[in-house]
Amino acid sequence: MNKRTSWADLAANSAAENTYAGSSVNNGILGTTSGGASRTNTYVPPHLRNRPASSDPPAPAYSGPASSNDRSAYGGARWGGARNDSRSGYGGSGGGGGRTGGWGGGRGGGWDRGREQEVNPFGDDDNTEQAFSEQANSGINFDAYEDIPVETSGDNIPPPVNIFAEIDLGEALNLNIHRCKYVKPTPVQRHAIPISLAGRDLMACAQTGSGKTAAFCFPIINGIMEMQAQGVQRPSRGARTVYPLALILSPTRELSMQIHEEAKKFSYQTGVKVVVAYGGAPINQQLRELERGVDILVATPGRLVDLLERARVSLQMVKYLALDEADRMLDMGFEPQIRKIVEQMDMPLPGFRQTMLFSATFPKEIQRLASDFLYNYIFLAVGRVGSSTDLIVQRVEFVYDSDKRSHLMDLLHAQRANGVHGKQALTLVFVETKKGADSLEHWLCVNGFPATSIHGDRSQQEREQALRSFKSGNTPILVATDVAARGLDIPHVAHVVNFDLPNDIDDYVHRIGRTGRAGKTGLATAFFNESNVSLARALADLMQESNQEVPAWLSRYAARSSYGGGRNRRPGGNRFGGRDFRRDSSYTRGGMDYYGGNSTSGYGASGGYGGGYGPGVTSAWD
DNA sequence: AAAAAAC
Repeated sequence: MNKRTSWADLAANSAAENTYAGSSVNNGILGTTSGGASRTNTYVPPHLRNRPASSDPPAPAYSGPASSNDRSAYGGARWGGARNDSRSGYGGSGGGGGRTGGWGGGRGGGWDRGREQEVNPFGDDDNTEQAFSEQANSGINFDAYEDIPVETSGDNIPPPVNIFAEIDLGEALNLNIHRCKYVKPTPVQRHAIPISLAGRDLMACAQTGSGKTAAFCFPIINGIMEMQAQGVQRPSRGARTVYPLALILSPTRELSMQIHEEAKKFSYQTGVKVVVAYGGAPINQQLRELERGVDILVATPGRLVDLLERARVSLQMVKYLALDEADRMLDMGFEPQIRKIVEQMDMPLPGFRQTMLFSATFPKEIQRLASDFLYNYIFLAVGRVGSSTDLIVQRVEFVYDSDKRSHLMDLLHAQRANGVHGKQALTLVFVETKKGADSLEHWLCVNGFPATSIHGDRSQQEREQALRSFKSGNTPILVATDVAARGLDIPHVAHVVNFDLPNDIDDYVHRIGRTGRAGKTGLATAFFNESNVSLARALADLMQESNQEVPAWLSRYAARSSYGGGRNRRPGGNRFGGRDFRRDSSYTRGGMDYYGGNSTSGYGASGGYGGGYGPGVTSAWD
């Protein structure tokens, strides 16, 4: 099938789909002004939908850092001093001077030379049609994503698109999208990409496995291509310092590697250079890669701080900042490092860069912290509570600690009997501690189960080897700590076992999200005992909302447990993956009204469960 | 209390 045909088909499909788009985004439930003037009740033919309301020319090209980059009527104030915001501290810094300094003519440094050597990340030089046919990227079950609720809030929200062709991402990027077999944007992509292209900051809450990486990569790559077409030039002082235009941070090394791999595919032959930097690996090779030129830097925080302190990287030219798993990046362990990178180095201030935060979960107190990094942002929540849980069958079994191993063995035996394609289905087993991971792995191997493990005490080489071996099916059982809980896209994980349950329901959501990816189904089994009572209620609520069978004994634990102080709460009634904390009645923002003043049906401050909870409610699921 | 993240 050639591109023309498939896009034509998509256009036809999307016309039908538009009913859904209109109702979910624009109905009164949300109580938000979405979509601006074009979102009215009047019928608009499909080919005219989602256009800027005015008669402005469509999607002007990048016009330089000192001028407006608005793709439509929906952009806010942009980089380079266009903002008319009155907060202090924004005097002339961060590009307010416009076309002075480093923004002359000429090309970005160094990459043209290396460009000829660019490795084809599709692993198939001549036949792009066949590339990826066996990969997880193909065959996304989009039907599973239909009818997903979407909540947007914020000021002047760009309308979603229905097909990639509706957005001008450029020929090279479109070709890569085609090569990746992405035929139709996922819900988060439909909404997030127009928001990003309009230059807006974004806080996005979307299901695990729903295509978040592409959602922030496409606009970044597109934006950098336009900057390069305009002849962006980086400072030349400090010969060994490099100046990335985009920074993507993630909480684990393997996730950074994965994002790097994805971003390389998306940016193939676009002239946009992606480099990854993370700890546990020799820094010299990473330094050499950086010296060959970098537009998008993907990194874990520790290694990046190291590079910044060595002055090998400067963030002065960063125009795009993306935090993947943003709630994790801002939790207690990470927040100081992230603040240092974002606020205490030479990164442009909010409003002078574009900031995008993505996660499947977004507790409210984390949203509050995150808002420091954002300028007049749009909040986007896509999908049901509990991520892709309609696609994941969740089971909870009462298992004493002393019985866990034999119980796991029973599960694995049963699965082996069901083995598909002669190979054992991939099973990911989460445990609480690194020692626990080692000993369970050893025990499984001794008992004839091909297992490996991944956790923070293993060398980076061992970690990467373990992941490869698991993915390939060589060792179809992977025992893991929470290092593997978030973001990792491992195709064909049929079963996630919570051998030890986490203490936080959000961690549970991320863990089970390792299966049921890309619209496929999956199974998640949890071993529950007295040491997990604090999770009982949140777990029961989550399961109930995702139409799972809740064992009566679990409901009894749930009824008994009180919600005093923990953050494991998440009342029912909210079909969305999260809520904008700015809509809380407790949160007042000094007179700014982001929401058009109307908040309706079911999303009022009192909520369905309002009375049942004490002060200090913290989860975005509220 | 544990996990992750630099050397």
